[in-house]
Amino acid sequence: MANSSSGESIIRRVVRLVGAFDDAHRTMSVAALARRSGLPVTTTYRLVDELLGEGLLEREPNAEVRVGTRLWELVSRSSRMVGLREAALPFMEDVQSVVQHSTTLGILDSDEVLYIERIGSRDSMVDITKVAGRLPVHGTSSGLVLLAYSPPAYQDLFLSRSLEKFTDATLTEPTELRRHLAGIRQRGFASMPGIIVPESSGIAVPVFGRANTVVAALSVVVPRNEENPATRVPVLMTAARGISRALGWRGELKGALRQSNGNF
Amino acid sequence: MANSSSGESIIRRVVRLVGAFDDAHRTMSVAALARRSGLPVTTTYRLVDELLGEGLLEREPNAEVRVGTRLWELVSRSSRMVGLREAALPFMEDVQSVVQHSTTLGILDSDEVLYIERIGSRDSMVDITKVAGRLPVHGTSSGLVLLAYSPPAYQDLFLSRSLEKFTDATLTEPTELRRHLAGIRQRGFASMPGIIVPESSGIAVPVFGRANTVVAALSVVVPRNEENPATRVPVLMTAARGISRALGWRGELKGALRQSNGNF
DNA sequence: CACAGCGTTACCGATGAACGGGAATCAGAA
DNA sequence: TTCTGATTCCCGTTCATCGGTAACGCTGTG
Repeated sequence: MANSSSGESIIRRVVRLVGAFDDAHRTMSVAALARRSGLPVTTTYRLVDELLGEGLLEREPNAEVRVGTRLWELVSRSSRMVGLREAALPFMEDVQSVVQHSTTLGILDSDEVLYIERIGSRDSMVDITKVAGRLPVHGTSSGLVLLAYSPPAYQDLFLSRSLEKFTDATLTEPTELRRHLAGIRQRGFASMPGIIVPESSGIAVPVFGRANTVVAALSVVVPRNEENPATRVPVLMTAARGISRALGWRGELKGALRQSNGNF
Repeated sequence: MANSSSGESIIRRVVRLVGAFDDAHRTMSVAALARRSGLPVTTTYRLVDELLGEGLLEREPNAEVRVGTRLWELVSRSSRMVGLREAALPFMEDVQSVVQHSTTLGILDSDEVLYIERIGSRDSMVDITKVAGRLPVHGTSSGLVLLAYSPPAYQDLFLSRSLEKFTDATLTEPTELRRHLAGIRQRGFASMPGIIVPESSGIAVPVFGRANTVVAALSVVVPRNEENPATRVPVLMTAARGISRALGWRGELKGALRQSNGNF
């Protein structure tokens, strides 16, 4: 693909370029961009020029570049995330005003939990989630909820892999995990203390979409030493039902509702 | 640019493709995408394949395509918008809980107001703004606030163009507009009834960034027949100050603070 | 002042990926 | 079955892409 000696298509290179920006590197010089993306300098300049022309990148007053407004606009006009975010936000604010720690909304994407919204104290010590950040499925209560309501075939596939043990409390044994997943489906929530960092504890519940499938997980993170985490569950449950209804959910038609990843 | 007979670069074509999606067309068949984007069918299939490979587009169960998760993720990790949005949201919720109609946050982008956040009733009759939607500067109170605090050179340039008259109340005369802009700077807010649609009235105040420049406008839209719109101003003002402070604003150092579009 | 280091712009020849028309295949509707 | 539309496959042409090299401009330093 493409005339490149490295054999990469333009599109992949553009992804490399945009991907070189992150929270800690929101702007940089073109040369720095070339280094971070690993592309030849000349090539980087040529591509950046084009991207600037389209507004996908923008030039700062100090000549550095950053991700452009137009790119944000393109995505925000059509992405699947947007509807979910908009439906969820008011309810998340409600939860946040009661729980006070940190409230997140996550979906399942390529075997990880992708957090699409988070509110709470900016640098909460007990919460390592970020918007657009990813965490492993078996290391988060959100992930376990999403997994619990996934199609059995997907669960089998996932559990067949070897899983990293983050803390003493992390579950990695397939059979043990299966038992937990069953428990989550039965109770309707997951409460997992210290499975990724010892100090924090997550409680998560499922959010349903139009097709009665699970499309996201709503979760709060609290310090592990909190008296009784389960007292948080009712708040989360009602909020999750509110979000589900805003997404077009018609109430549980009874019966186990599996699979996620569908439309909503 | 690219081997195309139409003489367009790949990047531009990708923008055309992604831009073909909007709120009303979140998914479509590849052939439909080719029609909407105006690209040759074969070319569209080839590009879509590549984009699918990168995760920038995704395939629906019914074989249609939509904007992909990965694209959202790339943008949300680095865009300038994100910080602004996160800082503003809590305060916007506060305003919304009091004013009840519809609260928006807009920035100035290529001679238009780009709304980067909006909360309120989903299909409010009196408000035509959408997230990632655009409206003309002189047709919105947000736009006039942003213009009022822009560098004089930019104001001159803007006012030298001929402006569309949307309603009887729309201001299009340069001198008249200048007088209004001065009034906005003096009072610290804009209240413009029916300048884009007759039924609604907007009230907007500036949001300041770290460099003491105006980076956004916070606004509420209310029905025009409301008794006294100016009673909304204090609520907006305090919220805007809160947002500004969250952005690193250090309080007004006195004196007129002009120009926007800087970092924040 | 000369020098070094870095970011940026300009030039250019070879090459092979991109291009897109056309035809075949497939799926669903009439 | 036939028709309509979406999708995939094929293939020869061609020109945009690629990236090395070199020059330019700026800043700080010995």
